Amino acid sequence: MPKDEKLKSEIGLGMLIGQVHRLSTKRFVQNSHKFGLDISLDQWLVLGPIWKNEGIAQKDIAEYCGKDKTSITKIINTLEKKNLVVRVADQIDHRVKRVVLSNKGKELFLNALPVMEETRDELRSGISDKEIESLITVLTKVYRNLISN
Amino acid sequence: MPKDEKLKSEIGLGMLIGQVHRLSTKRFVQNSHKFGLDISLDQWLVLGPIWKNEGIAQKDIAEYCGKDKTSITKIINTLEKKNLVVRVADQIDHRVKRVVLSNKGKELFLNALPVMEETRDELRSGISDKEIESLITVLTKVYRNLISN
DNA sequence: AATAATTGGTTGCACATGCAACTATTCAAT
DNA sequence: ATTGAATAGTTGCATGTGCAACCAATTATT
Repeated sequence: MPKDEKLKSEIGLGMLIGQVHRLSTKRFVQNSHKFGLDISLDQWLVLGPIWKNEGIAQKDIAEYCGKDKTSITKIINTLEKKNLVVRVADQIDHRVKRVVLSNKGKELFLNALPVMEETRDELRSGISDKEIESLITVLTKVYRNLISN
Repeated sequence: MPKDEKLKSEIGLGMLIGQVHRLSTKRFVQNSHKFGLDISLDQWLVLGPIWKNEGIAQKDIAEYCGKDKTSITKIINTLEKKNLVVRVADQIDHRVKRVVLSNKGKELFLNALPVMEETRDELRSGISDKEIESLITVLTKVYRNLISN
């Protein structure tokens, strides 16, 4: 394969992943507005583990979301500004901060479920389950290649 | 499929794409450092169309890269700060700015090709061409679902 | 017990992105 | 020709990300 071809195809995959990522986060936000909500995909993603695990430590949220701890710090800052979550210092280990949902946060999380579903359906429209499955399979392999630092 | 299952699998695909995207851009930067270079994936992506089309207008770069024009403005700002490109006002249409590579920019672009190749190889390690092909096929379908605004 | 290493979290800096509002220029329509 | 779109680019604001440096608290070492 000539260098130029290789270059083009590579830009192809890299750019494709970038596009899909950016467009999906964008679409999620648009859909949230359609439902009268105002929440970003990443904010919703961070709410998830807090919903499932009341009082989870930030470090565990980071691991769950596969994000850097600094990202988590900042996202939780904005969630706190929006009064969706509260930070509570752990009484035993004074380093860790436990995060809990406010009532507003719980409400928003539930209201955002349809947003997620709609976005999901739009993404997968006209694509068979088998194809999605193979997509996830291969993408997971790529992912594994990348986490092994 | 119970709501909880659907939720989990959806987070799965969305998060997977996000992870792969972030990890690949990260890996590209790390590899560029290994080669003694200092360039981000997006900066390199923007250099591409300028390389192929000397004096391309910013709007065409945006289209080529699938990025917003504001993003292009800002990336070109940093490329200009690094003395990799120069903006030249079009003599006929005074709205458009044409971007050209400096010698330093050309040099960097060529030197970054091995970085791209290495990153590509790491990404695809242990994955067959057939799988990559199917990945691209399905991802392209998702992409098409998303651009149709 | 005192020192050293580790861990959880925050902060500052640089970069990337979308959106809305804005300037300046060109093009269209009457 | 003048007024009214449309176009190219920039700027400001909010959000998200990585990295390095940092603080404070906790463990390990000796």
